[in-house]
This record gives sequence, C-alpha cells and structure tokens, in this order.
Amino acid sequence: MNKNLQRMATMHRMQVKGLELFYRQGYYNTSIDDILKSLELSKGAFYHHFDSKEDFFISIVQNLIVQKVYALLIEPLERKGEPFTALIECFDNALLTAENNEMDHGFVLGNFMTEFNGRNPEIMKYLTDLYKVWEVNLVTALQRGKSDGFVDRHVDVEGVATYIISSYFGLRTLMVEGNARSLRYNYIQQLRGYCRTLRPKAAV
Amino acid sequence: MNKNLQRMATMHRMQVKGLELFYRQGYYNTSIDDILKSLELSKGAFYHHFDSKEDFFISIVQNLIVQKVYALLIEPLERKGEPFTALIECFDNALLTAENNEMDHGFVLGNFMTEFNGRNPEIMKYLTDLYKVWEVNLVTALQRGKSDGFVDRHVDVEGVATYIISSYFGLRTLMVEGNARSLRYNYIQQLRGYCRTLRPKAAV
DNA sequence: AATTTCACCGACCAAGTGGTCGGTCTTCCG
DNA sequence: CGGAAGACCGACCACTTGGTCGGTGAAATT
Repeated sequence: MNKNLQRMATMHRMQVKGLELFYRQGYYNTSIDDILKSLELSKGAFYHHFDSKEDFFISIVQNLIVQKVYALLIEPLERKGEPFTALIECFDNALLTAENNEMDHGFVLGNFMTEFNGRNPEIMKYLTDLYKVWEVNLVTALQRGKSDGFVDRHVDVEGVATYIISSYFGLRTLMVEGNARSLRYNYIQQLRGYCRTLRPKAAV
Repeated sequence: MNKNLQRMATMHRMQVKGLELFYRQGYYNTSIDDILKSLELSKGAFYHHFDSKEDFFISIVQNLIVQKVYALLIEPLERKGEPFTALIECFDNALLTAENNEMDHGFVLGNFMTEFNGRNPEIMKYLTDLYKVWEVNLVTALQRGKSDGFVDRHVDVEGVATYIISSYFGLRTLMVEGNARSLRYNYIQQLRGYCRTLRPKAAV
C-alpha cells in the first residue's frame, strides 16, 4: 500500500477511536494505552504520528469536530428564508442522534468546553474559537431573518443566539439515562414556543 | 480540643478544599495528594476519615453541595406569589457569584453531572437525585403560580422547568474568560422575556 | 540490487496514582 | 494515674500515566 495512504489511514483510525473514548470517558480519564489497546497498536505508532496527548486531541478537534459542527450546525443555517425552522430542525436531528447514543457533535463541543475550562487554555482556545464561529453564524442567520421580515425588529439577536445555544448545551447535560426521549420532545416544544415569540408582532 | 469537634473540623477542611479543587480542576484531574498538600495533612489523616476518593466525593455532595443548592436555588422558590421574579432573582444572584469567580453551586451540580455522566453511576445517582429535587420544586412553584393566576393555564410546567434549567446550565458552560458580565446581562434579559410569554394572556 | 525511508514495535523510564499499615502523641475516661 | 481510643503521620506498595528510544521489516528510491 502507498505509504502516505497508510499513514493517513492509521492516524485517522487513532483519531476516530480517540474521539469516541475521550467523549465517553473524558480526556483526563482516558489513557493513550486505552486507545492503543482497543486498536491493537503500539506506543511507538502513536508517538510516531503525534507529539503528545494534547497534540493528538487538537488534531481530533481540527480534523473531526470542526467538520461535523460545520456540516450539522452551521451550514444548515445558511439557507435563505425563515431561520427558526432550519434551527429547530438542526437541533431536533442532533438530539435524535444523541438519543440513539451516537455522537452529537454539538454537544461534543459543549462537553469538552466544560472539561477543559480552566484546565487547559491551549485546547480551550480551539474549542471556544469553534463555538464563536457557530454563534456568529447563528447571529447572522437571525439578522438576515430580521431583514427578511421573519424576525421582529426589536429582537436582540445576540441575546437570542446566546440563549438558544445555552439551552441546547444545558439540555444535553440533562440527557442522561433513559429520559432522553421525553426531554427532547419537551425541549423542542419549548424552543418552538420561544421562537414564536420572536416573530414580528402584528401591527398595532 | 474536644476530639469529636477536632474530627469534624478536619473533615470539613478536607471537604471544602476538596470541593474547591475538584470544581476547578475536575475530579479525575485532581489527586488526593493535591488536596492534602495544600492542607498540609497526610495520607493517613485522609484515609482515617474517608474510605476512598469516591466516598470522599460523595460526602462532599451530601454535606456541602446539597445544602447550598437547597439554600440558594430551592428554598427561594417556595415563597408565595409570582414565581418568575423569585426565579430570576435566584439566577441573577448565582450568576453574579460566578462572575466573581466564586462557586456557583447550581453550576457545580451541572458541571459534575457532565464529568461523571457515563463514568461513575454511583456518584451520578447522588447528583441526578439532587437535580430532580430542584426540578420538582421548580415545577411545583410554577404549578402554584398557575393556581394563583400568575402563569397561563395552557403552559406545560414540566417543559418550562426543563427549558429554564437547561438554559441556565448551558449558559454557565459558556461563561469562560472575561465575557461573564455581558453573558449574564443578555441571559437575564432573554429569560425575563421568555417568562413574560408564560403569563396569562389577556382574555380574548 | 543496494540503500534509504518510514510505519510500527515494545521494553523501558520517571513521576505520579489510589490505597495500606505500623507507629506516635494527645486527649479522654475509669 | 494508667490505659484505651483515636487523630494524625509518612514510608511504602502495586499499578498506571505520558513519554522515550533502539530496533525491525517492508516499501520506495536510486
């Protein structure tokens, strides 16, 4: 096999498994040996490709998490038209994957932000940067919604964006055990109700 | 000094410092030696009072966190009258302490729920139990608000409770670096707006 | 065919980790 | 006063951690 392909393949395998274990067990609670054991690879292989555990994690953020957040949470907001429908659909999809115990990359971000906050500024920077991109895009979408008459002109779009993302991150914190389904349902109901109050008021 | 008092005092010192470090650095990222070093106490002292690191943490939950959550987040809701004012005041206070880098015990709870989710069911149980008490009390307060005519009778009180707590937990995830002040302001504004939409509609 | 490159191996290391245990010294109680 | 109780000490243990390094064998280059 082509050596470069080989290299990429191995690195990718490590990153995918690494993300899975870091997400499930936490970064500090997951050793490199854990990852290597489940891949049947050696220490040598790992340090041949990555400088350190930290470097490894950053490569996961850049290669896996960033892409997913863009694809699943940011790009869908760029559609023209009424922004709330797209947003709610996004969230509903994400929560549905979470319900099936697959990885919900929106929350992967929130989860790691919690774990690294105040503990690893280097990694934290990559995470908050990604978060900010998401936030800015949400703000932009709302702003455009305002111009297009889908959002009331008195609405504070930044405040709304923060509030919406907050509620999403927080909900995922509560999504443990078998209560995911009803939480998702309740949450989407409330989010829908909240968004409805942001639409233009009938002329007075 | 009285032996029993001595015992209590030492245990309490360990718990307070333990909570501080576990909260700041994470449970898995904080060693018992870390705590003992900063208290100038020995391993022997620790294992004389506690069975294990896990047992120690549970004692912290029961002795420190439970009390604070009750005092700061649950009891204020039990007042008669319009529930939203009490709620918003609670949250504003909590966020203010967080802004000053003191411990906000509401978020201490959410933070640890994130850290232990899927990693330590034993500890998780204590945390989710406490969370449920909080939630139930919020639901009760909203229900009472409904009876007293402060909350619209069509409102789904459980959904609202979940949504409010979610938004709070999530906001705290975003409260990093120096942006706490504006986040708090924006958040309280939005929360206020959201609560307003839950009040009884004028008769049609 | 000879040589260089490089993906991967795995024994090894120092520095921790949670936890044990025999001991000391003060306080308490008969 | 004398002995038991118990708060606290700190050396020690087995094990895990992130990370190093000399090696091997197959593929790529010459």
